[in-house]
Order: sequence, then structure tokens, then C-alpha cells
Amino acid sequence: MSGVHHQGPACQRPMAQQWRNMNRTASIKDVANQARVAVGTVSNVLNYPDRVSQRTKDRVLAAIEELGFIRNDAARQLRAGHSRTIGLIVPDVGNPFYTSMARAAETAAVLQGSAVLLGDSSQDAGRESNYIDLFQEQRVQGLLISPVGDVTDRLQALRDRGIPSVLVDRSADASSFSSVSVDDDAGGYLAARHLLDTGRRRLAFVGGPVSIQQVADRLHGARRAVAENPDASLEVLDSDGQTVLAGRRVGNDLVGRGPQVLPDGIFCANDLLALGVMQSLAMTHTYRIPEDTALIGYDDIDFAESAVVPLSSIRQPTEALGRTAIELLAEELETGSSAHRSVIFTPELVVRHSTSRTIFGS
Amino acid sequence: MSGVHHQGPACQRPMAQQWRNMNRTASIKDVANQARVAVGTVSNVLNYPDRVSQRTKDRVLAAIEELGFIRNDAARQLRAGHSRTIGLIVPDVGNPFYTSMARAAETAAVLQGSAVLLGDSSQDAGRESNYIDLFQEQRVQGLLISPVGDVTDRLQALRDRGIPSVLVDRSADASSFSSVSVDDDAGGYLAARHLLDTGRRRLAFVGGPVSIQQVADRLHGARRAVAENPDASLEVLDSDGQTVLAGRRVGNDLVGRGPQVLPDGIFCANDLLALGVMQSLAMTHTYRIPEDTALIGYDDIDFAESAVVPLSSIRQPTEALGRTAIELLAEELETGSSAHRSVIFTPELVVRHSTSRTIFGS
DNA sequence: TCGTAATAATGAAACGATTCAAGTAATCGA
DNA sequence: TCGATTACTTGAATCGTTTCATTATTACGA
Repeated sequence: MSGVHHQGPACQRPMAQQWRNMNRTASIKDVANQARVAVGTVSNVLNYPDRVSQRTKDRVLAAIEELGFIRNDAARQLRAGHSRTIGLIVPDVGNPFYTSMARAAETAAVLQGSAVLLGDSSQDAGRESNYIDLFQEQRVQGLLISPVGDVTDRLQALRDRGIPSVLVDRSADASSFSSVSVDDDAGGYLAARHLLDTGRRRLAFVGGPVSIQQVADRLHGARRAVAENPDASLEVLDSDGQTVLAGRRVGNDLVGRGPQVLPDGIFCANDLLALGVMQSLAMTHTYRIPEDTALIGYDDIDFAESAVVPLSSIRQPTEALGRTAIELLAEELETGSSAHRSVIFTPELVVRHSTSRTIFGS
Repeated sequence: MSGVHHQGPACQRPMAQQWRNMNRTASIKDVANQARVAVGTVSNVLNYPDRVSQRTKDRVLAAIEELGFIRNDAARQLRAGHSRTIGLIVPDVGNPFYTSMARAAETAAVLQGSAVLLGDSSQDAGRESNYIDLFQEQRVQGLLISPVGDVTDRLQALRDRGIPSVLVDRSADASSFSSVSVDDDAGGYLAARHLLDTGRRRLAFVGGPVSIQQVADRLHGARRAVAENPDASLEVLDSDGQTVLAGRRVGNDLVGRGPQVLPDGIFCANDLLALGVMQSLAMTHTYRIPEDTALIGYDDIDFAESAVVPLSSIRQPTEALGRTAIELLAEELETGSSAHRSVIFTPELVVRHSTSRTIFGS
């Protein structure tokens, strides 16, 4: 726009400057000209203020102010070879568990001077891979990932290129990657054990594709608990997805069942699923929680407490997860990613009304 | 690891190559060498495949594959002058309303070939400003922002530099910016009108600092409704913050009141606050919802439906908001941000049990 | 066989910051 | 006043792409 503009005599004096302000955003060179110093000096003012005398520093800062100069990050990181950015890939930003963790990670990252790029893989291996591509093109410093598909090869390749990864909410043999996770097997055990302890025997596990490690581990833990009671059984209900909606679908199926085949204790792989199941049961008024069937979720998101029937859950330390993930990544960056560490947190049972003991037979 | 490696005769043949793989990530130049073509040709293969003959294209692609070449985005955007990224600043990623919108925006952006950088200002004008700085350094294509502080000046400056902004969830006079929003005044009216229609007269509005536009508008709408009933009153309870926790604090205050001074209808500026209030009331068992006081929220997040007492709310079209915001931004980018548009959606009342009519005097 | 298009391929220049070896100015002790 | 430090400043080289004016190659009709 406004490309034609004769150099007539009507032009105002500070024209060149005006042009610059309008057209292009000022570069370090423009600042150098304005302040009548060399570009290197401007750079020093920005990066090593001690190396510059007060007098010139003032001049340069004034010029920066006047031109409204903003560093071009692309140029910086081209020179530096890497960005000041950390990639974070989570399976579902709609899940408060992940947003909570992401927030903690972001806070920790900002403290150490990095920004966090957040990607939502939506439980989709393809999207996940796309994000890895994107982050690789961006030359992120490192990657935090709560993987959905099988990404070990890709992460290995990244690491060979000097981009370390930390697995989040997923344990790894420390030989290949650092990781920070919560003991899902123990959590699954806790949940099922609690249902058994309150008298339930016909348990059901509701969980997305078992190909997801977390789901598999939680199920495994539950199986372990159930195996301790010979008269107990565990049915597995596959939910496609880990959302409230998916939970509602499973709930609708359950509602159609007769009381004899209804599980008397339901363990959902996360709170979203549990709330979905709860919605179905509550809406149809066919069965009551916890009288007809107990319900326990996983993650202990904020909304579990304020659910129709306050939801029992397994609490994970989201803040600690996010913070530690960043710390581990920082370690890898310093040590040159030679050694890896795995931090495993322990989950915690939170009992609420959805599993309270009832006057119960067997 | 493996830093020392004498050039003894035991070395394998493709050593130079091996070094390259280990050390540096391959550049377009390396690819050019490997494929025995000029750098420009490689670039053409990547950007204008039609300009290159099949033969050389094959050679280049093979080289890319072999070296594991990954474009360096920093270099690209240094040359291009801008990134392929859109900045999005929201006040609270813990609020499902915003994540939902962000997701919609992200989806729409990916379709048009851009990535979205998500920033959480945490309702803090300082953080908000920091994100604007960051995005400006990153030379984002454009900015979607749900502003907390007064950012008009900054956005104006950005626009002058060719970076357009779209205000999200906040209307603007179309003279300066495009915006996409929901009529908050109408929403506030809807909510208060509904409480009045179901017999409530002593209303309370719970909302964060009124300095936030959305809060102010919703309150204004509520006032408008209340003014229509001479015997109705509206009390304003300031919550510091818009979170579940803030709501719980307000709720605890309410619980301490005698029944005469307890509002019989509470309108919270968003669902998080409402759920917090609900938690307090439910935990102490002092007052019941909706018998002693009705409760209505705003946003209609997924969790409203599965609350202890299913929460009435005002629904906003989050998907449409996010999608439209990206569309408006795309328009600005095409037209050179000359003209601006404001899209205003209409909110919708969703009635659930938390406001159901009770056997009630006047 | 030659001239003329069309088609491919080339490689230098530019983008904007950082780095660093080299140069200049100021300071100080003798 | 000189030489030696120290304190600042300079500006060319560099990072990895894309662009584009040239040059090389090929194809085709006369």
C-alpha cells in the first residue's frame, strides 16, 4: 500500500525516518545509525551492558526507544542455533490434569528464561508426529511429551541432534530418556483396592484404548488388587477416548443393563470419563451412586469435588510433575544429555461420596 | 559422549558424513552437496517442486532423506520477515471456556497453515504485556487476545508495524480493531431475568474485579433486568479472581450469613466461580441449592452439567468464537488490515436444577 | 545446421542478530 | 613524556533460508 510517493519538495523533513517507522520494523542497524555507533555496540548494550560506557549506552537506549526497536527473535536463534523455547505435547488440553501440569511447566520454564510452546495431540499419533516436526523445525531447546503413539525412535533421533526430551506422565527406562511420572500401577491398585475394601466385588474398569500406557498401567494395578480377592471380578469396558463425552457413552450402555449385570464398583481411567458416566446415570435416574454402583475416577481434577456426587479419585501431583519435568530437561541441557533420570511420584487416594460404603450384602 | 576418536586407519569410510550426522543438523547446503546441485535448487524442491525436473528432484529428496534434513524455521522467517505463527493470549487456561476456544482457534489456524502460540496471562496485566513482547519478538503474523489490562495502545503500535490483532471475547468499536465476542450485557440480562422469573428477588452478583470488561458488562445486563422489578435488589460481591477457589471464598462468606440476608438468587460471572460457591454451600450443609438460594453461572462449561447440583448457565459458542477469530485475522492479513469487523454472538440460557423453581413466597 | 524459445539449474545477495579479532582512546605509573 | 594497561568500540563474518537475475541446457521448427 501507498507505494507511489514522489520525492517532491512538499515532503516533510524527517521523511526517511517516517518511512522507516511506517514500513519496516526497525533493525539493530537502524538503531546503530540513529545512535551513531556500530551494530556490535548495540548488540552489546542488549546482551552485555557492562561492556559499554554509560554515555553510549544512554544514546543507544534512547535510539531504541525512539525507533521502537524490537529484537528479531528469528535472527537471534538463527545465529544461536537454537531457540529459547521448550515444546510441550499433551494428549488433551481439555483435560484439567494436563492444563494444570502445563501451567506448572510454563511457570518453571519462564523462571529459567524459556517460553513453552503447547501442542495438543488430541490422542492422535498423527497430530503428535506433526507437532514433533513443527518443534524440530523451530529448533526447540527440548521437548516435554506425554506420548500417545510410539515415538521412541523419533525422540532418539531428536536426541542425537542435541534436542533432549523428557517423558511426562510416562515412565521410561532411564537408559534412554529422562522421565517424570506417577506410579499408575500403584494408582490403579489404590482405586480398585478401595472399591474392594468398601464391599464391592463386581468391578468394571472404564478406559480408552489400552494401547495408551497410562491406561494399561492403571488397569494392571486394578487387576492386581482384584486378584487378591478370589470372589471379585473385573470387567473391562473400552471407551473410545478419554473425554466426558466418551464417558457418557459408556454410561448410557451401563444404564441399559439389568441390576444383576451392573458392576457395583466402577473405576474410570480418568475423571473426565467418570464425570461422563456419572452424568448418564444421574440423567436417567435408573441407578444411584454410590448405592447401586460406586464410582471412582483418576487425576482428582478440581471439578471432581463439585460433581453431582462428589467424586472419589486418585490424586496426582500436577504441579510437581510440571516443575520436575522442566528441571530434568534443564539437567539434560547442562550435562549434554548424557545421563538420564526417572522421577516417579506416588499417587494418593481421595475418598468422596461417590464411593462411600453402603449397607451392602457380601 | 564419544568425543575422542583418533583418525586412525581403523576408521570407517563415510566418516566425514558420520561426523556431520553426529554433530550438526544438516543444512540445505549439505543437502545440495550431497545431491550435487545448487542450494537454490534444493530450496526450489521444497517450495516450488514444479520448477525442478523429476531427475534432480529425486536426487534431492534422496539426499534430504539420507541426511535427515529438517528445515530451519528461524532462517526461513528471518528471510520472510514474519513467522507462520499466531499468538493467542487468554486470561486463564484453567478455565475450560478458554481452552475450548483456544482449541477451536488452533484447529482453524492449522487448516490455513499456521500454528498457534498459546499464552496465559493469568488475569495479570504484567504477564499479558510480557506475552505481547514475546510475540512481537517472534514476529507473529497476528494476535488474538482476550485482554485483561488496557492494551489498546500496544495493539495499535503492533498494527502500525503490520501485526494485526483481533479482540476475542471482547467487543471493540470496529474503527480500531476487529473483534469477536458474545453479547455479555444480553447474557447478564438473561441470567438475572431468569432468576427473577423464577421468583427470586434478593439477587447477588459475584464477579472478579469490575475493571474486567466482561464482568462489567454482565453486571450491567443484570442491573438492567433487576431494574425492571421495583421490588428486586442486586447486591454485588467482589470476588478476587475468577477461579473455583475465589468462588469458594465468596461461598464461605455467604454461609456465615443469616437466612434473612442471604441472597435468594446468585449470579456468578463465570461457572468456575459458581462451582466454587456451590462447593462451599454443599460442604457446610447450611443452605441448599436451589431451595434456599438459586445459582446460575456463565459459560456453560462441560462440568456445569455434572455439578453437585447441575448448574444453570449462560452458554457461549466457544467453537464459533475461536474459528471466527482466526477468520477475521485472516481477513485482516489479506486486506492489509485496512477495514475491521466486529462479530457479536448471542448467548443462550441453559436451565438446570440449580435454578429450578421452588415453592416460594414472593 | 542454426536460431529461438522454453525449461532447468546456478549462485550471489539479503534477512537481522551475535561474535570476536582488531583497532582506538583513556588512564596510570614512572 | 612514554609505554603499558585497561576500557570501549568497531565492523566483517556467520548462521540457513529464499529470491532472482544469469547462465546452461534442451527441444523444436525452418
